[in-house]
Amino acid sequence: MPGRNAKPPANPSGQLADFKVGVDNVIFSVDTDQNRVLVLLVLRDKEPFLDYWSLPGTLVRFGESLEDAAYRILAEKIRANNLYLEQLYTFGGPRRDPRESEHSYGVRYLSVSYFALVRYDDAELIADGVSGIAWFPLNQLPELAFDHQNILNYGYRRLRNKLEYSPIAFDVLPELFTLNDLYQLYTTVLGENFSDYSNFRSRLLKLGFLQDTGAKVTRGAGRPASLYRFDADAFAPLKDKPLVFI
Amino acid sequence: MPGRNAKPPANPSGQLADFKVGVDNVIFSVDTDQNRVLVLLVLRDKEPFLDYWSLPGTLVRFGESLEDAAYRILAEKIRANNLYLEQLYTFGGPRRDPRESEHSYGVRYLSVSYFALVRYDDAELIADGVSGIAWFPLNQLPELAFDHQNILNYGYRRLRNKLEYSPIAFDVLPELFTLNDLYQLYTTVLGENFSDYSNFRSRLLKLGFLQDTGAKVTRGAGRPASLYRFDADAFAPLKDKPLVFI
DNA sequence: ACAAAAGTGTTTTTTATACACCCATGC
DNA sequence: GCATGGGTGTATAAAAAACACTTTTGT
Repeated sequence: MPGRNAKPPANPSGQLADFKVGVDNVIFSVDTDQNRVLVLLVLRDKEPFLDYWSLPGTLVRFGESLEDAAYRILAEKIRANNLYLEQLYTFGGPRRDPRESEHSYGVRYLSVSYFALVRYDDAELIADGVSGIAWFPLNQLPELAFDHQNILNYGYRRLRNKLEYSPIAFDVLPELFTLNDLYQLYTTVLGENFSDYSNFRSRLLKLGFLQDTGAKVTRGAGRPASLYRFDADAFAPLKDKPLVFI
Repeated sequence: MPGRNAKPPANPSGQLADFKVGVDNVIFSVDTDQNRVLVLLVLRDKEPFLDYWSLPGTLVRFGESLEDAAYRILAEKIRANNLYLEQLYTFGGPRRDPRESEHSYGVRYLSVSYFALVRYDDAELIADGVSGIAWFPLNQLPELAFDHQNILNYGYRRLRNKLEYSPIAFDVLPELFTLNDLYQLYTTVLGENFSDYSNFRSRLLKLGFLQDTGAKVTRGAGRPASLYRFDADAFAPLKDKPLVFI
């Protein structure tokens, strides 16, 4: 991403750029039943890129923080109680948005992107009847508006990294879950070969922040599984350690 | 950093915020002789925060990318041939800058921060005679303007993380360096107890991207040390692997 | 009884950590 | 010759990876 050599300024005269600041959300969910990662897209109902799918975004309002704006669009598109959200990256180069050229003053559209993960079956899409909104599997994406494919790729990398070394999975799992639920989530995102179930199990349990509730669930055939709970207090001391979940 | 629950929008009326976009650089260097990490600060010569030290920053110009702007301030303050630079985080909440309240229209100052690491003895500060500029050791920081202490803390965390799992050290070491030069750099940033020298050595050498040039240097007493070179080609295949340098 | 899912344990390989010791130079 | 920094090796502990096997359910 970062370049290595300083370039001469593009505009030695020093005229300042005029900015519109928006946030764009890369909202993921994981459908473990069908083994796929989904991203939330909305259909644009105006120019530019009319009728293209895009990341849900909004311009930032007066008095509103960037994170608040990110939560606001999220809440406009989806009802979700269980989610994780963090800032992703800021895309702000010239010529990101075709509207720039229309204005003689050369307005720039800067996008502060946010990364979110929501629980799939808890997330209820808010269809307002007018604009389209849908989950897309990552391997069946349409052509996206603006540079949103870039942003999405960046977000997907973040998703996989985060899963490996931080406990975001527990933000989108139900309060009580089986170790297999957890394993499925990891498998769906990271692929089959990241670790075998038995080793995954013992590694996670040894870390000591998964609390066996004693309760069991049985799902179809097979031995009933124990329900676990994420113990935030037990996790706290491990917070800043380089944890490995994989 | 990220919060967990959606808040109601601060401004339901939907009036858009008006933004000025700047970049602020957290520029680090490592003085291995005196065992300290330094950050580059400039003395403000105008309000607000007149005579406070601050991170070197600038507003983004017409036609200029964010990264170009970051390189531009860097180049204005310092002559450095060997450096690493990447985007850090975007700070854009309301009330970051006291100037906001002066304007009835409520201009917002958004800061896209960049993180840079430069080679200490290659970096020549550009004193223009007017404004102050200096390296400060991290444990002797003055009170900083705006929220720059926040940004700095965030950057310092990034510095330590990057050092652990990516090869940025080689961007600021000389072309030829001894393994002890490398070790000193790591020790200065990460503290004494991160690994003992002998283990650090063998781990790094086993990774296979350090090329022994055969040449030796002798510095005062003691056995002459081999000079190594970072072999970018040999490193390439390891790029996306979860490397451990510590 | 047997397939399916959950859970335990064992073996092997790899990596991390601690530390003892040899090597080559300046003074 | 001895202090100083450079460099190698070994012994032990801990983690990761592979995989065989037992348990408990539904059908």
